[in-house]
Amino acid sequence: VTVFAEVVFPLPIDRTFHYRIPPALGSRAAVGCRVVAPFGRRTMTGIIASLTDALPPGSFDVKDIREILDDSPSFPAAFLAFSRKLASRYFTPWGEVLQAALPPSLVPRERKKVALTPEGQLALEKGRLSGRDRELALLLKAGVRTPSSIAGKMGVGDPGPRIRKMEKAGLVTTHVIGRRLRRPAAGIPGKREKQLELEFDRTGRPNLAEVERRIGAGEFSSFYLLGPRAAREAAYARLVRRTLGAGRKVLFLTPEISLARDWIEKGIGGQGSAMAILHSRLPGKKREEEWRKIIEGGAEGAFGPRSVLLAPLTEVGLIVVDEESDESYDQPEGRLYETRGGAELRAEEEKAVLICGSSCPSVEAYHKALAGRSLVVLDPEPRRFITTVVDDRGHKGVFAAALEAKLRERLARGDQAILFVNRRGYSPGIFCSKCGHSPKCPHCDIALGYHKKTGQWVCHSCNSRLPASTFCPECGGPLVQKRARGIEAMEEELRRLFPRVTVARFDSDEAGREGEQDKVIEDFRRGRISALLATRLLVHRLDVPKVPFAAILSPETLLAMPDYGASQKVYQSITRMTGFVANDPDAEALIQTSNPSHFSIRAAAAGDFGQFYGSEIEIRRLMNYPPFTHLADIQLQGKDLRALARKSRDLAVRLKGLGGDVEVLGPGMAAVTRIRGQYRIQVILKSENRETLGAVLRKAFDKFRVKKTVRLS
DNA sequence: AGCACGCCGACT
DNA sequence: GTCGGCGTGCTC
Repeated sequence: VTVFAEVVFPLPIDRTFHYRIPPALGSRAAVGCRVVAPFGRRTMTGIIASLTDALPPGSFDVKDIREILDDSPSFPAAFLAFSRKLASRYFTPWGEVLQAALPPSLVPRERKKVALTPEGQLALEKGRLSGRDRELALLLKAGVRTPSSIAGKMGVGDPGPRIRKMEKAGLVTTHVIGRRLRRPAAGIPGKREKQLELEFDRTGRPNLAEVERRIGAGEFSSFYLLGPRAAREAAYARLVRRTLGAGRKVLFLTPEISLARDWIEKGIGGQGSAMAILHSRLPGKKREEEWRKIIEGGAEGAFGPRSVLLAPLTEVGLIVVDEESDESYDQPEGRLYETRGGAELRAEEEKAVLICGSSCPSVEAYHKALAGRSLVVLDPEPRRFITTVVDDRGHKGVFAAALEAKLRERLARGDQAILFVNRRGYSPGIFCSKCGHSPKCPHCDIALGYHKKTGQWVCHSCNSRLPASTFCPECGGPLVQKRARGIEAMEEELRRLFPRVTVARFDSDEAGREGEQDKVIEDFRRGRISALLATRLLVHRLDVPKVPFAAILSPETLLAMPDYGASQKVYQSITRMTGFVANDPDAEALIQTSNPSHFSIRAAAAGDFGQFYGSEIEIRRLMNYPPFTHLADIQLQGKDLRALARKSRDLAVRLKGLGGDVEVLGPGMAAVTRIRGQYRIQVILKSENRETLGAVLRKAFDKFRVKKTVRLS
């Protein structure tokens, strides 16, 4: 008899807890259901991880589950197993992964509210309160508040003790507001009985046929589809139909939501198929609706950005990661997992086929595909436009002479042009001519950029803004602009050089909201704009017309980053940007750079991935970088630098003590010391063996409580 | 993550 | 002498 449930909570605790299931609830208890249970002095929503008839060893007071919120599980069994492994691989608590997988409305959290009692009010009026107590009473007189908002207003870390003290004295009351969202079973998930007409293209390449054969085989396999978007479209359509035909479902990941919509509109799922779109920025109601469609079996596939990896789909037969090399799949600090690795893990767990696709693969993935003989080359499109590289060293102006000449010629002809710039604002910063000080962001360790149009200093890390001043905030001396090379400066120069030409900007400052962005693109498409200045914000737009001329300015700036993958980023970004040029011999892409001989720029100019890969993989081999070795990049974060430094030293000592053939580098300050008020310290591990790395990390992180992000490569 | 317990400096 | 700051440990 199962009388106990193992429950996992959405908390940064890496363990589960056991509860008794009261007989009245017994019939509804199932693995994957949400439950409400007492936890410490709180009441929390958790998930049933397993049902047992015995308790784990050790003595503790078993408590009863209060309520079961689901009539059918919110998580399929296979998904639970997958999410547990995902959490373990990325050293992240399982409960947090599960929480990320649910629409927030389904994880009710009790919210404490603190209010002033009549007695408290009286005490305040009679002047019987002083100091902090009085401060809190005054705050509450204005209205009911949550403890965290009190903490913020009063500038105290934890107002808890004071609240409890005053509650005991009868001056304030607290009450808990909790929503209980029941989710009744939605009838029987209904077997799909759709007759699919499978139309297979018999002229398809044998390789793709091989991939098709693996679908529905019920075992894991993985392939890389290399080819232009149009060729991938045809391939995906075949593979998706084949999957649905085999009675299984599809997870389809794209770098951006608009690309997911585009694939669905293109009919990737076949006629009349039911595809859900899921992403975390969907408005609550809509997100819940799409999620329900998936859990209740009404969707044959889930499309969307990285978070779709956590869609509660069952019977997954195919997982597609399109634009595999896109950085939206990366794991910046704070993210729970890295998407490609997570997709591979899920495919393994679900015994599904994993397809990565792009026209410009990451070095790691390409290397792996070659080694695993899983590369499928789709019809490449020969490049017909010209590419020129222009050296701008020693040139004082914004545009090199050759670029200016080309622009003049093109614009005179009535051609449209796109100019890609990778710096926001006007100039990258200001400094004081007297004391040399450069104003920094109050929350980040980053110099503020100058934005001329709004007259502001803007932090390009956290986007906070300060009114620009012409005098040094430190010594009052006059401030001097650094070399103006931002997109605003480009715009200014363009308007100066070509006063009759219509110019528009497409960046997060000028075209902030999505509606405005659409309008700019629409104007460009209708020819109302001749020259479009754009940041990388443009690269995922599919609705931009191909142009006869595009310029890519200073793509080499990325090479200055302390990142072994910098060359690859340069190659990829240039390749993406040249993708906006019409593929005909009359069209041209021009790269203006101060590093014209760098292999990534040369290869990108030639449109030759093989050439780039050959050089890059050789460097990786020589330098012993991934994929020839494995790295674990551990980022620790905290508000208090001293405490953080102590903990990072402690971690490094632990890691070194664990031995194995693991090299420990650091701790050291991260490239950007502070972001949004959080200091960042880095420890890097290097090992030939990924399993060793994992084992060492697991041991070192045991009972080590710090906010951290672990990236494995 | 909360919440409680326990230990040291500055105030009534 | 207490109040109140935060380090440490626990939550079935």
